[in-house]
Amino acid sequence: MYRTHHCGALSLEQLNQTVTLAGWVQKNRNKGFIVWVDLRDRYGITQLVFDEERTPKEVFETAQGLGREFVIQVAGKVIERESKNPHMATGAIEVLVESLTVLNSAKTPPFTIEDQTDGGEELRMQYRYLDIRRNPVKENLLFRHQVSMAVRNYLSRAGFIDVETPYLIKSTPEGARDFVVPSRMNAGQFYALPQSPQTFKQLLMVGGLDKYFQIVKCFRDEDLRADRQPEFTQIDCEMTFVDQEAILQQFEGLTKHLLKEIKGVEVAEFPRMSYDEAMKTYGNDKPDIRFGMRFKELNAFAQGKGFGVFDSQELVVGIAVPQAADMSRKEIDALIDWVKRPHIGAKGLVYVKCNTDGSFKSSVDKFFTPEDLAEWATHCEAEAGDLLLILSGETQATRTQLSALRMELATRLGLRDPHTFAPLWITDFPLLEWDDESERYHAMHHPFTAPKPEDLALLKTEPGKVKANAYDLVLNGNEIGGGSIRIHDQELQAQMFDLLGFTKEEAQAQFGFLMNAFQYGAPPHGGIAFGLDRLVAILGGQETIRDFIAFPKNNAGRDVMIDAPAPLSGEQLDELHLQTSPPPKQ
RNA sequence: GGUCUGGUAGUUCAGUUGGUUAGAAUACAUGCCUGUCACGCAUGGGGUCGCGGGUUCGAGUCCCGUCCAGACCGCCA
Repeated sequence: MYRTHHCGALSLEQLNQTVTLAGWVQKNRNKGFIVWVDLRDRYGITQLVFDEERTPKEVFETAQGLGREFVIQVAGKVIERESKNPHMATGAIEVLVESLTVLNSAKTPPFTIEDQTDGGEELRMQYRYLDIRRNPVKENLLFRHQVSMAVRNYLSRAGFIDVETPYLIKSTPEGARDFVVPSRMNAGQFYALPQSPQTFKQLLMVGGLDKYFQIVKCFRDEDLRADRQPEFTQIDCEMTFVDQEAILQQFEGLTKHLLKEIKGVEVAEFPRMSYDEAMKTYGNDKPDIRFGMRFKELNAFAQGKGFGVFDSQELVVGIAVPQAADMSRKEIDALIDWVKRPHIGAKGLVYVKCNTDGSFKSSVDKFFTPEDLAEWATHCEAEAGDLLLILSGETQATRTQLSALRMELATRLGLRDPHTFAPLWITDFPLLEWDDESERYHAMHHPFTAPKPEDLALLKTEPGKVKANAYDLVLNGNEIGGGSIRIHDQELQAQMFDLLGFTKEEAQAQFGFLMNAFQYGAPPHGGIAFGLDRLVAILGGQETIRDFIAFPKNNAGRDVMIDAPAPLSGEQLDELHLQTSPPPKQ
């Protein structure tokens, strides 16, 4: 038996008991006459004590030589400390060691195994197994486990069944780039890894399973971000004989359950907002509604008064920044520079200080009267002491810019409290999006999303105006889930593929299996998928999902620990029919 | 594909206007230390200043290229 207790288990209750512990050496404090060793495992730290008088000589000498991260096993008696440590769970006791076995020695780790490590990101990833020994990483993984179990329990109780779908599937032209896997047995042919189990879960509905879920890896070969990994985990769900309302109710229930179970937070009914309204009021389809600063359009008040910058523009729009009128000239100039940075792309920024004495001071005093400014302030619902910030330009671009500014200001003003949770449903997404580059419509959600029945007629005449039966769940400015009612009619599905520029033959080749299935009694169905990594990170109050993934990839999609991807041997390439021989000249 | 930031001791970083032998903290090693728990004290070892080229009497510092890392834009149905 390696141990009788964990390193977080002992207290005065076990006084004078003989115990056996095993773990890693966190710290060796050698005072000469006495040696303390902090022994660590997943559950905590227990202080071991060795001294010249009470410890056998050999054991004492071995103890003096213990280095960081040695794996040891000790047996000894639980004794009360002479000087207790109130900051430690086990701070009242220590174990007076009688026997010591070094189970494994360890090289000095390249960074300190402590909550506040001296290790940088890259080093921690390279030695991720050491990083995982640290409390913050270990606790994040435990936290993820709790969330994932809460999801499983909730959905299972609600009648959903967990079904595994294949990872080796077929590449499709829609959506993100696929990761592909060469087939050895089928020369020159490739599997693709799923971007989502979308079509399979629909086929499970055709198969009559009624309610399906899966916590499943998905793969997308696109560039990474702090909140994006090439392989990520979805909570994938689908239901039969449901309308949008039933799905929103079901998964609002799941989200409330998680907030309650995991965070102890009770949230009232989730607000809902149409896509159009979100774009108009927040410039964004995933608004963070933990704070205000809603967009107010000022065209009617600010145009036609001789200020050329505003007059010629499609949109003049502002936000009221709470209690920021005392911002210095220097700070405002810095903000102006910020919005003019290339990746924000604004030409400039107009400000109006709504002073607490009722006066106004703006960068456009030459063009507008105090009455004009007062009118703006009223329209923007600004209070005394607020700062109005106004952008103008082409509608879409200006909204995007102001949205970026709103988020930046909220961050600076500390309005994005990670312990406040503000969920929001976004509904009524457009079905299609025009893509200038390929000169065709793209599905905004995916090609299986059902149009709103009342817009069906528009499909033939003005496809761009058709709204979809699609919805996103937004939490604190992050899209944590998205789904739709699916098309279950073969004709309509064929029409969608036609709109997306597929020929009949291409549609049949790519998605024939689905359209065939629809001819054998496909029930109405719909579903949703949540990004588990992101959900866990947000519930955990953090920004980067990497901290909640045991073995994440870096910025360039590499695993720096195992050093993947890597070249294959010529032999393997041959087997996979991938050997690069120069193509024959034609 | 693009923009920005960074790369100096095992690690995290400082290094001024281009100028003597490149520093600090921490980690590591050795010794001392009668209750430590971020232990303390003393001593010591430790550097391809990412790589290549250029400017210069002289480059960690300036210029060009390149590699690596991170954030972001594009991309991500």
